[in-house]
Order: sequence, then C-alpha cells, then structure tokens
Amino acid sequence: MARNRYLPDIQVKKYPRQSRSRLSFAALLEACAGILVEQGYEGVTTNSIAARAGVDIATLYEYFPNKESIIAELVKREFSACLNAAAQELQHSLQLSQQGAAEHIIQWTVEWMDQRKGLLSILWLDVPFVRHLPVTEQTLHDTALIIQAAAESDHRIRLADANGDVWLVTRMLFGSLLEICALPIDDPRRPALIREYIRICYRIAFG
Amino acid sequence: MARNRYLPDIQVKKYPRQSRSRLSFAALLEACAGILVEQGYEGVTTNSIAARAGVDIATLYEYFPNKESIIAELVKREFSACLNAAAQELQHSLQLSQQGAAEHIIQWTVEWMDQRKGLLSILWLDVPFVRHLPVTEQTLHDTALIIQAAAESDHRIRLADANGDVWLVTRMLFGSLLEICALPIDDPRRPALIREYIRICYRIAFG
Amino acid sequence: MARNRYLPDIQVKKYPRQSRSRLSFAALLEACAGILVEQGYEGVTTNSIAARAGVDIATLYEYFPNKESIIAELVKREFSACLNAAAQELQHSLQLSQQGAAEHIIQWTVEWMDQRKGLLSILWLDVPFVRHLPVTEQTLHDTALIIQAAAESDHRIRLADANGDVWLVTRMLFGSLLEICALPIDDPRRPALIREYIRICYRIAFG
Amino acid sequence: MARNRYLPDIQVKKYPRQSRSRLSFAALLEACAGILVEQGYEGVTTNSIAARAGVDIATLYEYFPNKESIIAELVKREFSACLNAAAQELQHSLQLSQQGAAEHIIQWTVEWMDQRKGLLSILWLDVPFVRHLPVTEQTLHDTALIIQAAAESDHRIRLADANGDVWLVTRMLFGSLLEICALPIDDPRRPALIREYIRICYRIAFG
DNA sequence: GATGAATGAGCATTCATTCAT
DNA sequence: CATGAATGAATGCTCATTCAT
Repeated sequence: MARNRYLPDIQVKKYPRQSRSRLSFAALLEACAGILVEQGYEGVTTNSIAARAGVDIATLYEYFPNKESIIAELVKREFSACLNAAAQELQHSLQLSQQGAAEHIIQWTVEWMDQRKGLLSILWLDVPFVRHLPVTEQTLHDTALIIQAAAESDHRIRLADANGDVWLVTRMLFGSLLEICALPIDDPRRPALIREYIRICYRIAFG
Repeated sequence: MARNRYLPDIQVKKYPRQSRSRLSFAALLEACAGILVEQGYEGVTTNSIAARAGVDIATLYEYFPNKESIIAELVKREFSACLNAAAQELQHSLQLSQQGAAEHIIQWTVEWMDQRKGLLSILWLDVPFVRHLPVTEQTLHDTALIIQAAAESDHRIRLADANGDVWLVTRMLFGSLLEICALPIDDPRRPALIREYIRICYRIAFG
Repeated sequence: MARNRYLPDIQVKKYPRQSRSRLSFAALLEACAGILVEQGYEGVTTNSIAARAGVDIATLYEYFPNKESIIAELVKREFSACLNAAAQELQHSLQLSQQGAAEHIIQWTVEWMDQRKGLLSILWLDVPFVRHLPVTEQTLHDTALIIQAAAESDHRIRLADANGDVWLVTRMLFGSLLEICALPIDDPRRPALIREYIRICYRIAFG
Repeated sequence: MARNRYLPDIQVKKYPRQSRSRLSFAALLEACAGILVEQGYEGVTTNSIAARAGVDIATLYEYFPNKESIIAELVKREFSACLNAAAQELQHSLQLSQQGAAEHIIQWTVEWMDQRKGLLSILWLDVPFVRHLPVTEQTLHDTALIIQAAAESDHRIRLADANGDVWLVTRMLFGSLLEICALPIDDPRRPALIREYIRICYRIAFG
C-alpha cells in the first residue's frame, strides 16, 4: 500500500555541537523552508538547499541522510512549535476562566497559524510524504490530546466517541484551517472564512 | 507563491479517435492510476507509465504534453465520476422524499468513496500539485453546489454564509472523508470513524 | 563473505536491434575496453565510458543497468573469444595428429594470448569483482573441459584427480600466463618466461 | 600502460612513537583489514576506516598520505609475516633433515595460509593495484629466493632456468594457493584441492 | 597533537522529452 | 501514426582530503 510504503531512514545523522556547525545546520533548515515557500516542493533538491544555505552539499550530508530527512526535521519543528504554543495558550486560558477556554483557543490558533501560514500549509498540503511521517501521526495525536483537554474543561462540549471524534475533528480542523491559511494573503474571502471557521468549530464542539 | 506557481500546460493534446489509439490512451491512464496506487506519487514517471501501459513513450507524448497532464486527466475523471454519482444520487433521493435527502446523500457518499478509496485519496493527499489544478477548484465548487442544493431542499439545514460555509464545509468533509478512506481496509477504527463522520456531518449541517 | 557478496544485477538490459543502436552498443564496449587498457580500472566511470564512446550517458543506461554490467559483458566476450579460439584450435590439432595435440595447444594459446594481452590481463588481474562473476566461473569450467579433452586425447597425460587437478591446473596456467602477458612488451624476460611456461606445462601434464 | 601507471605516494607519513598513537595506528590497519574481509575492496574508504577504527579521519591523514598507503602497509605486513614464517620454517626444517625440506615447506605453507586465508586472498585477488605495489614485487622476489634456497638444498629438485622458473613457479603456486584459500571454508572441494595442490607442487619441483 | 567541521570534485543514475525513421 | 533510439540536464549522494581550532 503506497501510503505505508517504506520511507528511507529520515533520522537526522547528528545534531551539531559547535557553534559553527549549528549555523550550518540552521542555515540548511532555513534554506529548505525558504525554497518550499518560494518554489514549492518541486523546487527542493539537496543541491538547491545547500546552495541557498551557502554550505557545501557534502556538509548537508554530514547532518542529514537524505532530502526527506531535512523536510521531516522541518515538519517536526514547525509542528511542535505550533503545538507547544497552542498547549501553552490553552494552559493559560484555562487558568484564567474555566468557561471560555474553547472559544479562546480556537481564536488564538487561527490567528497564530495565520501568521505562519506559508510553510506550514505547504508542508501539509504539498509534500507527498508528510502524512507518512511518524512525526505527523504523533502531532495529530498530541493535538487530539489538547482538544480533548479543552473539551473536558468545558462541560458544554459533547463528543460522543472520545477517540473517533477527536481523530476526525483534529483532521478536519487542521486541514481546513491550513487551507484557509494557504489562500493568498489578500484574498478577499479570508476574513469571512476565518469567521465561519470559528462558527463551525462551535457547531462541531457544542452540537 | 508556491500555490500559484506556474503549472505547465496540462491540456490533453488530443483525444484519440480510432479504436486502437483509444486503447493506448486508456491504457496510459490506467497505468498511471496503477502506479499511483501501488508505488505512490514518487513512482510515477512518464517512462514507467508508458512501460506499464505497454505503449511506447513517444506515443504517450502524442496525447499528453507532460506528466502532470496525465495525472490531471486522472483527477478530472475521478473527481467527475465521483461528483456525477453524488449528484445523480441526490437527484434521486430528492425525488423520493424531500426530508431525509441530506442524511441519505452523506451515507451514500461515504459508501461510494469507500470503494474507490485507493486512487482518490492518493490523488488528493499525495500529489503535490492537485490543489493547484483548475479542475480541483472546479470540482470543489461543483461539490459546493450540490451541498447547497441539498441544503436548500432541507429546511432543517442552516448555513449562515452560503459561500463561506460551503467552501469550508466542502473541504472539511472532503478531506477528512478521504483520510478515513486512506486508512488500510482492515484498520479496526474504520467503521467507528465512518459512523462518527456521519454524526459530525449532521452537527455541521443541523447546528 | 566478501567474495560472495551480492553483485548488483549485471544482466544487459537489452541488446540493440537496429544498426544505429548496434553502433552505440559496440562503441560503449570498446570505449570501456580502451579506458581499462589506458587508465586502468580506476579510470572507468560511466561518464568516461559514454564520453569516450561519443554517446550520451543516458544511452549507456538504455542498454546497461550499471557500470559493472559493461565490464561483465566485456569479460564475457573476451573470455569466450579466447575459449572459442582455443577449442577450435584444439579440434583442428586433434584431427591432424593424435599425438602432439597437447604441445600444440599450449604453444598456440601462449601466442594467441600474447597478442591480446592488454585487456585480458587487466580484466583478470585488476578488476576487483571479475572473480565473482558467474561468467568467470563458467569460463574456467569450460577451459577445464578443454584441458580435459586434450588430456584424454593424449595417453601420456596423467591427471590423478580429474576434477581437482583440472580446477587447479586451469587456474595456475590461466593466471600465470596472464601475468606473463601483463609484462611490458619489451620486457627482456618475456621470451624466456614463455619458454619456461611451456616447459612447466609439460611437467604438470606429463608428470 | 595501466599496470605501470603512476601510483600516488604510498609511503607511510610517520610511524607512531607514543603508545597512544600506536594504538590509533594499529586500529586503523585492523579496521582496514576488517572492512576488506567483510565488505570487500569496494567497502574500503578512508572515512569508513577511520569510523571503524574509532579514530578521527584527520588522525588517519596524520599517519597515512592516502587510502592506498593503508592497504599497502597492510599488504606489506601480511606478506612479510607470511614470508618470515615460511623462511623460518624452512630454516628449521633444513636443520632437521636435508632430505624432505621441500615437502615439508609446502605442507606447512598450505596449512599456514589456510588459516590466514581471508585477508591475504582478498588483498591479492581483489585489490586492483596490489600487483603494482613495489612491496608485491619485492615479496614475490623474496619468495623466489626461499624457493631457490629450498631447491638448492634438495638435489632432486631440478629447475632449468633459475630465474625464469622461479618467477613463474612463485606466481603459479602463490596465486592458486590463494584461490583455494579463498573458497568458503565449508566448500567440500577444499581438502581434495589442497591434496592435489601438493601433488602438483611435487611434479613441478621434481619433474 | 587530535578533532569537529567543512569541502570540491566527481560519480552513478534518472527523468522528461525529442527526433529520425 | 507509431516506435526505437537518443539525449541534456539534473539529482541524490560519496569520497578523499584539508582546515581551523
């Protein structure tokens, strides 16, 4: 089955220790991100990444075993940044008031993602193997946990089947939010879509 | 911006007229579909398509200007088959009973897609440029029309903003349904997920 | 075990049919041979072969799956040319006189190989994987058959153990003959070595 | 001519003096040997050697000017160990009894080599440039001296041309013995081949 | 003196595509 | 009109080697 096909080892070979190499490592990731945003997935080649990062192609292979692993590392960072921020915000809002946590977190996520849109939506929508990355499954799972935490803190939220619903809701919300974010910034439909997005979240959440 | 980047001309060069060439043409499309399902997007090359179709590579270029156009044609067919079936079914169910049309069409779609899952979900989830194809936008738009038609026929359905809601709902439902379908057939979560999917559709539809 | 390690598929992809491609195919083999003789094994790269043959690198891969397969084809041809010539000569000499066949075939082989020395000795002595090629085992085996045939035709020859002796003798004679041939043409020791080579052959053969 | 082509300087840069560096040096040689035996010549790279030795690649270049020099050093050690052992054994056997020295040394060599087979046969049969190393020529020459010494001590041995015969015989015996040793340990033909090997040695030696 | 980091040149191989027949 | 053959440009990746600390 194609979706489960063997992905080459995408483990980072070694993380840099000295400051010089930390620069190279960071430059490579940033270059990859830049190319993805500007030229799309098809523009990403190991050579182009190295060139844009201003490091030698061989240095790239000092740290990453292959192209996929660079994107995977990017996915990992982008996802976990997103997740951490959301979790923290949720924590914060729960402390403030038990009641409006759900509303708050939705609002906040929309705004937050809207700022990062470029990379995140390209990773999610255009990279052919993101969905097969372990980190993706993990992130969606963690997201589910956050949603669940929010749900439990708000008695108005009713999810019939904790597991199934969360799995589904996570994907629905994640996917369509990124689709909105992927629209050009000046697309006139954006504000309305975001408004409606929040409304639908309510519907799903509160029945 | 990557999502708007220039896609090469994906218009089919010419549709076959004689029966022999119709065979070649069909074989090419089928070969492409087969490779996608069995080896994923990365396995698709013009050479591999031609080889699997048992057709010379030069013949491929007789009909298609490039690789993307083959996939695009596949997308077009797959999508429109899906859409037509849904529309027809809706039509049918509307004639039968004004009331349960929405429920019926959801149920039906789930079952229908579940049979076709392989190709459709790979096209949607793994091909980096599907979302940039005109045919995709068109299909989603047409789907929206169908949903709208269903909505109007059922006074219980309340969509606040016809445009925005439909755009969003379409993507949410389409995407997550395909994600369910992309799960291995024997995944134990499937039946429950499909059940929940339908439940959430109701929530979204009937508030 | 290294000597039995997996060699990549070295089967020729397809043999050329049209005259144009036959030219390319032949040019590639000849180029490979030329590089081997002039620059040694280390000089052989797929790019250098294609360049020297005046064909595109992609054409090379139309016929050969990898570098090794080109060399293997060369080995096959060189070995079988050698073998066929020897067998034919033996046949001929057997018809002439039952008695001196062994002497004759030794003499003849020495002279024949001495003309071809360049490529053959490099293949045998310098290519790291020749000994692991099936065709090598086959050739040595066939050579053994020829030696055996000669032995049987001459009652003076006494080989104790048909199998073992022939295996050994074949390797001894083959290897050391090629070593002589690999000496520079103007090496003063050559004539004497060839004389002694023949003498030792007698000793081995006639005890 | 390939066989005489310029080999890069293979002189060891400096031999280690302190005990720590002696360890590194030894580890490098051992690592190289291990890789040769386990992965064959193609597996040998300066990086892989250093990694396996647990030594930094830069340290490798502290002692060796290049890859070839490491293998050359290995060849030198392996050959001279072999040679010394043989010479010593010969010396010993000559003291014991004038008569059976030749028999004895052959027997002994076979057994000795048979234990070391792995590395030695790979060096000799698979490394493309061993035959072009000065140390190889030297070793074969020294071997010849030993054979000659043995010959002179045994009046039954008759070598027509001292130089030529010894050159040839050395190569024949050396090469084919290593070929036997290179067979898998459990190859059923081995015992018989070794027996025949000794028999043929007699024939060559005693006419 | 040892090492982490870097690197340039090069290698095997593939791919989309075109041409001559 | 179909096809065998060809191809240029690139791609992912490796290797021997050097440099800065």
